[in-house]
Amino acid sequence: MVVKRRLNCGFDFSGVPKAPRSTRRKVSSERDDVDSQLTAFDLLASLAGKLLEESESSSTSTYGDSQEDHLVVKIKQEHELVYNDKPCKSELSHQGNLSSKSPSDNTSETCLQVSSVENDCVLEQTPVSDCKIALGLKQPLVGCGNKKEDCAVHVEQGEATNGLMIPDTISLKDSSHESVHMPPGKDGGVLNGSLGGYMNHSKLVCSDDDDENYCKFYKFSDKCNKSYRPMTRVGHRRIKKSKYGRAFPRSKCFEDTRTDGCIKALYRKRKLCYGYNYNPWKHETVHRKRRLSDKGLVVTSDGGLSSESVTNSPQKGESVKLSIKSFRIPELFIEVPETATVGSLKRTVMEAVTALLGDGIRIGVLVQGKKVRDDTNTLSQTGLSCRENLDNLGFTLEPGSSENPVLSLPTDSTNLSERSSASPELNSRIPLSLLHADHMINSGTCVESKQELVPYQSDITADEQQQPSPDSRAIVPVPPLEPDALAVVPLNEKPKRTELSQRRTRRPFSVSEVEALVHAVEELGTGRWRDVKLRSFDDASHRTYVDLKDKWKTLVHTASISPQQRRGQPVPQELLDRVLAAHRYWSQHQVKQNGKHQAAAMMVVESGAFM
DNA sequence: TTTAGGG
DNA sequence: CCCTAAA
Repeated sequence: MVVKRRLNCGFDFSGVPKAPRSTRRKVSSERDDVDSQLTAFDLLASLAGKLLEESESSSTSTYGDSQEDHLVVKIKQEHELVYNDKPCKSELSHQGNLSSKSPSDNTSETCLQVSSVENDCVLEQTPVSDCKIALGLKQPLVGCGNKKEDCAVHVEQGEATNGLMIPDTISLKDSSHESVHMPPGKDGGVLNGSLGGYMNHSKLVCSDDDDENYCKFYKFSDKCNKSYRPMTRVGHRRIKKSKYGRAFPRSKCFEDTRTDGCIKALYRKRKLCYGYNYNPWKHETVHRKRRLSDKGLVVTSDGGLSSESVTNSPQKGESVKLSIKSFRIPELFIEVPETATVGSLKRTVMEAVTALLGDGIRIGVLVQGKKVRDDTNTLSQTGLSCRENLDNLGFTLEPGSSENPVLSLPTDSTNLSERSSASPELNSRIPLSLLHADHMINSGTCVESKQELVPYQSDITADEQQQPSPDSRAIVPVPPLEPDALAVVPLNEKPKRTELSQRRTRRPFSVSEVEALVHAVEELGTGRWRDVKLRSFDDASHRTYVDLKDKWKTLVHTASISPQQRRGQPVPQELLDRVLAAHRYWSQHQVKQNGKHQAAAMMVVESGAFM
């Protein structure tokens, strides 16, 4: 599964003179994200090679254990790609027992079970600008009583809209076997309830007729994919990459994706599928076998697995059959005031999902509930084989960035005024809670009592915190970037998504980020933003080096003005002092750029300002 | 792509 | 944050 890395992302810089980068070293922190992601997807694709009849690794049980102490509304999405001739929505709407079952495996965490059924996709003709990620919430909130455990929400794809829905669940198997994905110990539960009606339907990824395209869907492009945006290459054409480092795939990105067949390969018009493969009467399913390039792996998309498919499996070793019932999205957190309406909650959920998808996603693999980080191991080494119990296998959708999107929902004026006296403008754009993000995070009780908002720390974050930067030479310990509590995706009552070029969501730097930035600049200077990025913000895909540079600029400015003139979340004076000191220092030492760390060290000695 | 600055 | 010239 070696994937070539392409560093220029298709952009030809051959004619562009390279600026001397003598001082730039290949920082070890330039992790193998790319390969990791690639292999992750390759893995996914590979695993999907065949159908597994009993891989009902209940995602809930698989993942629901490690995060019990945490909070909020976790959204678990279970999108099933179903090519069904029945109106999915109506069926879903009859699933009334969601709430009673869903908590079975998540007794200690709030879980919004989100299921969606994709039954139609018309992407090819969708104007880029309208290529929205539309996840329409059609399902009523069920059983959301005092117990948050009883919260269940259904998310379906909006009807025939141009909804570009990235499936967090790619069911590649035929689910004709009822054993599929039932929460353990339950005879139905959410899964049953929400999907049971489809059990007899084949769920598949309707692939493009072109084998190439199909496979490509599973590939991430390389370096330009710091944000883990799934991109593909079609033929020999390379996708034009969006601005490097830009965390948010913008419409542009979708355009790229779309036009290059990435999504298109996955979402086909139902008509097309039906026309050639689907037999509603027999409930037959489309059989699609796809070779994974030269891997020889076969991806079969449904239960109509033919023996042929099996025999086409790789020469050496056994193939692994599995179905991916659902992807778990552990990073979505919803905060809504008690007075929020169900409708607003739905919108919030939609925003959260949209934000996640828009931020680029990557796949996480869980075995035994534990995240598998080593992408180089083979499946068998990881303990996955056709003979092994794949119940332990799970997948997660992770945001491209390391942050945890937190959604707050300003619902009505009453509630707003009750929580803050923020300006109307702010209210209309930025969730109020943003102003109290720190507070809420730190005061679980306060939140807890309110039942909705419970700080959540994903396992991802936990992992990261366990791995402090080894090369950190912080004079002052730099705390690992905490989940950006302030990163809130504004919820607009009327999302203006129609604009071709949407401005990136504003993400105020948290104090910890500022701290990290300051520290990095103290050591690296003000002219090496790329290194700063790599060093301290490599995991924050939404922070580009330009962002860091800009932030530094504003920091310097902020530090230069009187405290009274400052606005926004206050930055500790101590940090501002360091900003000024570092700025002063590096302004004088621009010349000897090569000083690198030496300079930093000297700087401390000379000025004594950075202690 | 990265840096540097203006908008 | 965006946009761009220049490197």
